[in-house]
Amino acid sequence: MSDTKTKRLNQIFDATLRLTGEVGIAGLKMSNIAQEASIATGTLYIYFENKEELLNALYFKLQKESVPAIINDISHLAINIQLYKMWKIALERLVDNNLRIIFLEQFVISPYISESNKQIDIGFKNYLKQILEQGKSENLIKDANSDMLITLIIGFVRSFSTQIVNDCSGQLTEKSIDESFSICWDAIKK
Amino acid sequence: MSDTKTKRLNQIFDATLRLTGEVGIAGLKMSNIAQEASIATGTLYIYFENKEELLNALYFKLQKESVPAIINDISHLAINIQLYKMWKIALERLVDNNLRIIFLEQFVISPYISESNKQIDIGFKNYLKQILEQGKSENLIKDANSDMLITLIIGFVRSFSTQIVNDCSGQLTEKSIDESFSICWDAIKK
DNA sequence: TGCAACTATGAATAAATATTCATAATTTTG
DNA sequence: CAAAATTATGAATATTTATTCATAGTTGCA
Repeated sequence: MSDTKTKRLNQIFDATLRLTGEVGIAGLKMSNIAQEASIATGTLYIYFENKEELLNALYFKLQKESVPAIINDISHLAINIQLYKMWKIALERLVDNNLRIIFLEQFVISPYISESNKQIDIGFKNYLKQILEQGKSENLIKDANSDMLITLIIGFVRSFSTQIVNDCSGQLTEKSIDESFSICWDAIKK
Repeated sequence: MSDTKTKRLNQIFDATLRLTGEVGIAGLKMSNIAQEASIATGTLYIYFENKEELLNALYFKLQKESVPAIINDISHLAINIQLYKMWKIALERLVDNNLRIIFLEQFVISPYISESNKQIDIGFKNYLKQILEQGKSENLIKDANSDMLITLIIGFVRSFSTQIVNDCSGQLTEKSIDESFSICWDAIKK
């Protein structure tokens, strides 16, 4: 893919994410996306067949970039270190661009999502589950239902990042990463 | 308000919530809402000026029914009991109708929300904050940032209820309420 | 029962929004 | 540099969806 094309696509994707944060997927109009991306409406149709395809392409891209997809192998590390690393990366990425979550959560139950995109959900969950199961077998993690623990972790990381983003003075510092992880760890440790 | 009218309104609101769960606020069409509620499209306009008003009325109703609005005074109880009671009620209501959350979360950033409805957010947060601050002063709660703790609690209760609902075999039992609360309590207790 | 007031219907119309396309600008190629 | 190829434009058109309204059914009341 040519450099210009990649750049243009990102311009469109960024605009779409920003707008989703303002008006939700319900409020997305092709004309607004174009305006936000500083291009003409017609230009959108050079890059995408239609609105549905644009949104599905963005969804696919965000899934491809999800944390498990990009993290290096950490399976040799201690469980709590593995979790800490994931925690940190997830927080950093979400705070860097919290709009991802808004888009992803809304898109999966929107009328736009394609059948093939319904299938892919790389996400945290499977990856986390493995780690937690291992942790349980090593007697480091509470013997509670894994799905419940995963739920706790994901719920917390999402709402914590949202809070950081919404709080004007909010900054993600080493301290707040550590403090939040420590709370999370207290919740799940044996 | 006459009995018939109340019934009809609930019929419309229920249909809207169900549809929101399927297609999000982005996919809501007046014709579909009518169909889902088993009435004619035109009938919707007897009860509501337009789509925007319908959605805002639903939002207002859900806010009015939020946990802090309905819970009896529990301020005389011990902190962990207060929290447990709120936890239980919140879970029960969300599991009973998890669609509330989907609707509320999407609606607040939709193009439909009115200025006056932007103001009301009875929600958990203020109520929880009071309780937590008291708990800190009594040395029962971690001395972490209150907003962070609130975020943890809300994030967990939301995603836990979503999980219960999505898991076909999922049932909210006394055991799972207690188990989930205990995890949460471990996270925030001193 | 018959009349008035209220409620419901859904096809017709209006409004909003997606998409196209003739034209123009820009970039690439020889 | 000129021609060809590519990319961009935004007003015009097509499509979707909200809203209206003439008509019909229902309910309550004398």
